[in-house]
Amino acid sequence: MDLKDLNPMQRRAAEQLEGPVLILAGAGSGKTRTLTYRVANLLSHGVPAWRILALTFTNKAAREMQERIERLAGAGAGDAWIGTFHSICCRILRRDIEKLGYERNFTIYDDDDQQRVIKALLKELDIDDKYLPPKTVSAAISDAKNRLLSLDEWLKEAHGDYKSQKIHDVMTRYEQRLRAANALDFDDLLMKTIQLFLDHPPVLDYYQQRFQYVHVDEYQDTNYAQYQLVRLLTKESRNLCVVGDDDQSIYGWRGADIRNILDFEKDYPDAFVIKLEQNYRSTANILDAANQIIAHNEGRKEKELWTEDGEGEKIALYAAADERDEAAWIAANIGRLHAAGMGWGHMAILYRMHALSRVLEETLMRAGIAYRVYGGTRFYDRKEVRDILAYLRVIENPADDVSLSRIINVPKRAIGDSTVEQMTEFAHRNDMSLYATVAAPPDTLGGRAKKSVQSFANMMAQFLIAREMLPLGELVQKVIDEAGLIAQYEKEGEQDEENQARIENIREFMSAVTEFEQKSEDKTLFAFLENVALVTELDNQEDTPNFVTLMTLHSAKGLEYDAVFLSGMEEGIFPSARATQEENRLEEERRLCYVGVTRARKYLYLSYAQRRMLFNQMQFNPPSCFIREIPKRLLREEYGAAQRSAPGGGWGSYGGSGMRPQGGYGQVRPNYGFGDSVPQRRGVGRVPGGYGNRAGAVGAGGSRTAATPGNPLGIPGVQRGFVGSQARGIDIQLFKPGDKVMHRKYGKGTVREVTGTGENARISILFPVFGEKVFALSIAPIVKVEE
DNA sequence: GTTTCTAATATTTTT
DNA sequence: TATTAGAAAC
Repeated sequence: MDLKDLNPMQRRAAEQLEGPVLILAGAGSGKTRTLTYRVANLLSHGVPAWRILALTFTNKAAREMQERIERLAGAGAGDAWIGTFHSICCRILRRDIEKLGYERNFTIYDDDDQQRVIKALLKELDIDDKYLPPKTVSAAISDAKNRLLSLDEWLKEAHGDYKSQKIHDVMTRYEQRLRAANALDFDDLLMKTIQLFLDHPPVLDYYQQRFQYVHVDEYQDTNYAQYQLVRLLTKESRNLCVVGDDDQSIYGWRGADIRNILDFEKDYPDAFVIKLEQNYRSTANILDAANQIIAHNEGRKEKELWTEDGEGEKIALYAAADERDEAAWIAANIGRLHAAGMGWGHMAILYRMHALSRVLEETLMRAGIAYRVYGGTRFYDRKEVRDILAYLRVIENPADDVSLSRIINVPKRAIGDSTVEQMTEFAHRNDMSLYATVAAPPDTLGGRAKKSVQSFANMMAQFLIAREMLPLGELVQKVIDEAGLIAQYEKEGEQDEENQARIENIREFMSAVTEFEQKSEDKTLFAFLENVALVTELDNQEDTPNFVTLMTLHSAKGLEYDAVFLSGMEEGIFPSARATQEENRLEEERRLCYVGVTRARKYLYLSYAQRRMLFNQMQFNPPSCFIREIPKRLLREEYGAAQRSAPGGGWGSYGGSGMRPQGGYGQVRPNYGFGDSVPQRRGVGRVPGGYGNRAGAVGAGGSRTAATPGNPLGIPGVQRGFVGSQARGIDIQLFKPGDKVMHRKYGKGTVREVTGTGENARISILFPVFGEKVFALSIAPIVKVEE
């Protein structure tokens, strides 16, 4: 194996094939590269690919590793098991889960399903969900499973007070329900695998023998269960190579235990430890800042990133008057970078929480900047998509009560809540599944209800038969047609934008099925459902999209951009209000900041708002403590027009007609050259129906065809794209005569003139076909388009 | 049984 | 601000 492309440290790590190895890989130090070469090196030393296991946290990381290994070592590497903890466990369980008393076609319950079960149980047990929120229960369930505690052990640890006792009651029933439904939650995938190993030594023995070389990526994020799983697998071979960075441990609140990586050398005294500190991503200034910030944490493995590259630009810092000013500053800089030749796809805006994205979106949209928001509601989380999925899950596993009760009256077929409740109760009393009850409804049901239930049961029975006969795609099509999943939305109204979007989403789902059928080796319904459960949108993110990316700091881990904007750098937001209480939490926030800073290759922009409207409350937060932790010499402070003596040239032209910050006291904000400005107004002219996901992944009507930013084609993964914002009739739009715009109904047109201010602002637009039309600027469904 | 309205409530979320 | 769950009205 030729390792000359690696630096000395990387090479050393890739050469150490035997025994426990800890690679402490700082951000941007070529971690994946090193791991990839190591695996390729194993292969070149004659280790068969099927003896190699690599565990990651994201599908993206897994796929990337797989591809890179195959590129280095050829297609033979395909026999290695490279996947997420969850998917590998799923694979192991699918083979042997019958030994634990489950059937092989088990269903995977996601967080939403889990919540549903818990809510139902709280109701049954007559527990007030204000006294005991479902989230508390699911957190407890997760906690117990992550720590491999039995429910009784968990209760003991929780001091056994009254509330814990109640939680314990719910947990116990929850476990019974899932078992009866032949379902596993995410944490079960890990826990049951370990249980399988412990209860059935021959199974463990098989995998121990098989996987002679085990790798774990992002080791700092492992929880106790994952730690044990790895320990069990490598007990005999002791060939365990873990890669991670304690400074990037940001999932402690989810059970990740940073001690796993900190104590690796205690667990394996003979471990070979190597640090990768040379950074290939960022400029020296950015690294300097990152190093200084993270140095404030205690109890970490000393590391200092360095680079051979130059200092680069200073880090820009902007004290915005409010969140709109902040967004405008960001948009202006994005515009300037783009004008200087940087592609949209090389820039990202990061924030601590999704709630901060709204203002950014509005501003970007008005500025004509193509953007995309990652995270939040995913494609497969949309109601209409989940409905189809629920059908499919019942077809695969009729014992799945949660899914069945979801669809029993979707589309509406006159099986009301009381009927469902009656049958559910009957099912529980007789220890049978809801499906069985539906198939043979009890006589206590009224005649009308019974009839509806029977015809539903007949339809489902048909589907179960079809499952055996039809290929996946045809089966799904049959379900959509015969259950009337599209028809229900067509009936409700053709021109209703929301219904249109839902229909489009269902079609989109169909094409996802088709794509799966074409690409996947295993074309079974089970495999498809597993894929849906374990693969997220973030995994499908394009490498170089033509959009500015907006996402939370958490989702940014592992990614890099030429220019990164860290917004909302305020105490109480970042670090979050809760984190400032405890020192431990603050350290994790600091690591999150470190992660954010080290995403940037060339340019880093920090901003905070002195006044911020959040959750309908005005906040006045001091700048984030993390800003103070960056040496002044690395910063270049920028000021808004109000603070500035002379306007800067170039991209921004200042003045305008005086946009006023919200709340409207005297300060004049710069108009960053998005055309003529109009006094700002809020909360007026909203298109009924709300905002955001309602528009779904796909824009409706004319906006779809517009060559506009956002998500015109409805690609999954876009939570709140362009269309949603547009449909809302935003507060203020900046247009000037000559601008090309797109109207939702009339299509493309040219702005004639803009008159009036505030609510009276009118815009006159000339349309090629419809002629000149005048709209109230505040509510007109128009957006600016580029020629 | 279904639709519509009101009121509470809101970190982060690899699977 | 916007969503969403649950109650009240249809």
